[in-house]
Amino acid sequence: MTVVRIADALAEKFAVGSKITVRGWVRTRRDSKAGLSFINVSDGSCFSPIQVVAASTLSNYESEVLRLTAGASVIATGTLVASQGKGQKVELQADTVEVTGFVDDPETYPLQPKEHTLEYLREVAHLRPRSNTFGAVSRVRHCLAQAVHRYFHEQGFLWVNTPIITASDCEGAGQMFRVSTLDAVNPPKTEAGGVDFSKDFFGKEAWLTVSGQLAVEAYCLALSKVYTFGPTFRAENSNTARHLAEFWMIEPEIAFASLKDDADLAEGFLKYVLKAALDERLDDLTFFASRNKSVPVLERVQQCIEQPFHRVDYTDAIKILKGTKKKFEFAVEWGIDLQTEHERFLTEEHFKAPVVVMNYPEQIKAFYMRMNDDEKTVAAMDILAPGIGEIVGGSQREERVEMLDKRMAKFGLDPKPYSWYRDFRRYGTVPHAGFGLGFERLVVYVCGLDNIRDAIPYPRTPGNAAF
RNA sequence: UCCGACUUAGCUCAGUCGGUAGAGCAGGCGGCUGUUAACCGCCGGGUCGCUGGUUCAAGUCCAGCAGUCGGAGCCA
Repeated sequence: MTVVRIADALAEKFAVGSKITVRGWVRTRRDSKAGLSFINVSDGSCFSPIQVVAASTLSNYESEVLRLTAGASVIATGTLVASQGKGQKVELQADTVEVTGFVDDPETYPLQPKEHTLEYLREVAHLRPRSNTFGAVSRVRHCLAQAVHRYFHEQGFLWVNTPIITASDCEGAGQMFRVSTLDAVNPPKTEAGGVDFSKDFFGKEAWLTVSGQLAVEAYCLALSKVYTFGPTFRAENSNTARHLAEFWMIEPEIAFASLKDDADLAEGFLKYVLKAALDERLDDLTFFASRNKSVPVLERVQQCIEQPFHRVDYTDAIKILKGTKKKFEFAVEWGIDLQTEHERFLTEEHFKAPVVVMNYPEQIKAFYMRMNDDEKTVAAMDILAPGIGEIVGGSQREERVEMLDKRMAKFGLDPKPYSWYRDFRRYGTVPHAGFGLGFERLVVYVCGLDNIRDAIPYPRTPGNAAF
């Protein structure tokens, strides 16, 4: 007896007539007085459940099969046969249906065979992977993650695991989560009366990382093409559909590279992983398309793969925004940071597609971004996507030590903790660039979700770390 | 954190002018059918988010609190 994935059984990787065993969880059961029951069983390997046909002649038919409800676990063995009914090509004519686990109190089983709201499913995050939606999200997420690693590997990148705990408080903007083993109620004090962090685990203050970029630059400037892909933490009190306190970020960094190389990399990368999702998870994407009528999920992904991304200089984007009749809440002037309403106009109304905005005013971007020759803009780029806004943020890094010093002074940064970062510019500096991509935002985009909390198994947000 | 909306059965929701609670789905029982989130009938199921106030009377009006959602800021 061969135990098979339901995906393989439905894809007819086994000939009709084969004896197979499937194992999974009951979605629905329908009884027929013709002397049989239809049990839809899912094992998560694909979107569709398999239809198990259980005849009333089974020894446990009355005692067990008729008691099966949504959520029960079963092992069914039988013959893969062509279906007599409509709706599926093949089904499993069961010789045995072994019940592994019934559902305790079926009336209160949280997942019923009906459409639940995503808000409700968040309250049962431990069971929501059994829902159609979250099963599909999980498969697409996995497919994208695999494609990320595959793309970089094929392009000759090395995956670098930068630290999750960091003692460097210079990782950039963003509130950080403290990592400490000190007694929070009665911490050791210094003579001045402050907390004595020299007695803490690392002998100094430590936090969870908000970005692996500065650390990965070191590896870039030795190994040429590198990337990080790991958890990232922001203690910002952000309560939106686009923010998580714990999320996964992808940060490639390339040596001997310009901003254009960076944008090319980001575009090629996005197209590759989107194509993987379309090729490998069409069943799930089709479901998302039918589920969310307001977003053309399939067309959007296809368009993204096939068409070159629009590229526009920040200065020209400002001209576009100033030239439209549309009224904005925030006035448009050269020098402002683009507001959500501006980004939405560019992606959703003007270009109706992802757009790369490049060369931002230096005062609104981070200190490490490379100063352009105009001395007014830096070599930064954001990729904005319809429906989610900023999906990629990147830049060419400032590789000239004098210019870096100037920028740090301008930002009022103490050069001391950055001395190691400065070393890269002293010892064989090269132009280099990179970007950051929020993995969950990518999942949101591909699946046409509305809320980033549905793009990660157990979302962490202000006031919520359940499960 | 700011602005707004919402919170009623296991789930999705209705509830009129303030007069002590309803439907569909799910569950149980029965019927029917190679069924497709099947269908038909019957039955069980409620601390109306919490606290306080107004009133003869509050799911309904008022206040505070909590949670959720939408928008904004911050960002990926």
